[in-house]
Amino acid sequence: MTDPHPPAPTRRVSIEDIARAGGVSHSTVSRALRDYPLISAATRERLQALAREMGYTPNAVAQSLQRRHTGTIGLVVTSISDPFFVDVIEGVEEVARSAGLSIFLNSSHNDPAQEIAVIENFHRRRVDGVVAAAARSGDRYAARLQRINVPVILINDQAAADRHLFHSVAVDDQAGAMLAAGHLLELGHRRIAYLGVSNRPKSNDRRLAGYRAALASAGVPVCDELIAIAPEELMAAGDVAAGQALGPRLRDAGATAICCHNDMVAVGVGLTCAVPGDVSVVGFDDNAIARYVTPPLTTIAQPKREMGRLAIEMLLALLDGRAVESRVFQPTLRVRASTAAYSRG
Amino acid sequence: MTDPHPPAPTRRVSIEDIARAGGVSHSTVSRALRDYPLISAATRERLQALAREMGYTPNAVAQSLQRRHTGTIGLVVTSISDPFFVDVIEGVEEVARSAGLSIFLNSSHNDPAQEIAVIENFHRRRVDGVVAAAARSGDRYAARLQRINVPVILINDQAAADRHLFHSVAVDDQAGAMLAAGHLLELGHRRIAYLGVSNRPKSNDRRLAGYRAALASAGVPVCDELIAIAPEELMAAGDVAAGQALGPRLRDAGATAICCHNDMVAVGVGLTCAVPGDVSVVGFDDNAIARYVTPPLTTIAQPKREMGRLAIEMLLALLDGRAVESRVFQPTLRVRASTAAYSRG
DNA sequence: CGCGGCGCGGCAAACGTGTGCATTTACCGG
DNA sequence: CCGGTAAATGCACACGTTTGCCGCGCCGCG
Repeated sequence: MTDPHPPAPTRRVSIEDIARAGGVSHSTVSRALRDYPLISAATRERLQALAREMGYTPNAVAQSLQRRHTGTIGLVVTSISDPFFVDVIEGVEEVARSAGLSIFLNSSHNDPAQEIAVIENFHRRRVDGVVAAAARSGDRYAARLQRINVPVILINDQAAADRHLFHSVAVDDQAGAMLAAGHLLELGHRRIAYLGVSNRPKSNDRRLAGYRAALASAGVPVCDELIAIAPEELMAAGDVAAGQALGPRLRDAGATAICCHNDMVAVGVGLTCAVPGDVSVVGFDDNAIARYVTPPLTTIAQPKREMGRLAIEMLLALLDGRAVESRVFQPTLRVRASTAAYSRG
Repeated sequence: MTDPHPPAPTRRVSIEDIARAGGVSHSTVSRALRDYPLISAATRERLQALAREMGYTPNAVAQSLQRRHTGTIGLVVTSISDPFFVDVIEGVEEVARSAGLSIFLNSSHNDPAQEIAVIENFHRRRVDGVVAAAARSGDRYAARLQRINVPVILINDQAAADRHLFHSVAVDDQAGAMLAAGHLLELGHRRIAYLGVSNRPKSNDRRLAGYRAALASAGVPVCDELIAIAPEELMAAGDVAAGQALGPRLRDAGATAICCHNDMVAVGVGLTCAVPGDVSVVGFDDNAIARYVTPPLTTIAQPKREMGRLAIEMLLALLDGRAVESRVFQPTLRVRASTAAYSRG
């Protein structure tokens, strides 16, 4: 692998240059710029002024080499265009910047090869920590993450098994699904369907479990024909397509309401079914789009931005040597217009 | 500014360690790992194997210090949650990764202070180049960007004046607006309004100009009461709110169709007006949401992802010493269901 | 047998910064 | 005037790589 990029043309000004111009050693300049207490106020002022007028900008890579950390963190998501992640990213970016951390952003597209490439890259770059909102379950993945030997925060990880291995912030999927199903039960629905996805198996399982629990505790039997999980080949076309394809099928099977794994599949069923006329629909996530579709989507809201913020705050704590505890957020029901009371007929 | 992070606990394995274990000098290891031709095949194999089993991962920050570049680029957008940018970011990320570049992502929120902080940060980190999808017009901003002395690519820059100063990829705003207005004229509309924004003044001006040109060339007079630009204080609530507030006003002023500055304001008017019953609406950008609202939005599509890709490709060319030319893309009309033929009454 | 050349690998400097320790300077009290 | 101490600064090494240059063997050829 030869190197395609020639060195930058002009040399930039270093503390060495300032030292020469100021008639001192570079150590003195370093200390003066960092407000080291033992430097006399006079020379400190003088050197800082000199640095300013010479247009000095510290070289973060040299600093990173000497201090043994970089002030960077790696952020990996499955897809940047997934509306769930953009809010998370915003939260992360917000507190990262205010803490002086820079973030390397990468997406993995649920592709194992890319996932390990990303981790490898973070390792090479010597990030101080990583937050992963794309955690595949698994042995090899977890092992890689371990090897780089920095704090890791998982967001809504798909691997329950890793929960005790890494720190995490997550939403309570099961409680969320219970909220959704409970809302529909309260509206008088009895034939309530679940429409899930196959490419986020863990969250899907947990939400399905919540759905089952809600029905059970209301004494409503769950029928297998009212549970549809979009298979991999359908998922390839996207969440919306999955909803479009499977929504009508559930309706025809007699469902009067559908709990969807997320907002995008809910939008999909809205595209092919009369909502809430034929079926009531509740989504999950409360993405921006939920407010703007017609009818506005009843959904389960996760505090996405807050979760991003907390992830970084936990990372900061860990870097500071403080202990942290994983946290699971309680989602909330957001009632809009895609659900209506059951009326027979 | 004292340093909050203690050094990482365990020292990682360096080429020095491998050298010791292999009984050679660290230079030999370095050359062996980089497939330097003058190293004998035997020792090269041996050392590479050794490195592998010792779990060696090259330290990119040390490499960056020595080679005079970092293999990183800075990407700055106004807001990560703006759907326009997420596609751009995806395009950028896609080719950056395949070229082995890592990206620092930052958002500026249209805040001058944050903008310069971001540029400053890129400078400190010694990025090899920056792509800015948040270019404020302006003297001071351009100057800062110049000072860091690396290639800069602007995406849809808001500062026409900078076009010759930096390289850029942009969409032809005026042509896009002409497409939009032309489409409405063809549908028989005559009282066509323009609904713009004040916080992206340049693109707004260019789109407004396109709108005017289309009407003029069709011999339709433009009425001032059919041109509304959402003021700053309204913009603070977001594009959708601006559309919600101003859409009804334009309708009441007699507009039968509205050219919107972008999709989100179009969505806003859809929320408060009967579309396309009372007014036909065309958006701009073709964000994902345009396909899912009711009715699906007729809009002007920009090749966002492609623009992101091209920006990085131009950067790569520049870093390679090749010359590049700025490029302006032609947008295309995407007809969906928010526009209908004019019918009197 | 000697010498030149070549293949292989080591030495050392460099990238820019931080920092422990030694050294200088200044000051002060006796 | 001298010794001592504290304040201010310089020296030198370290962080982990890359790379120009040199040296050492070995081999072949005259």
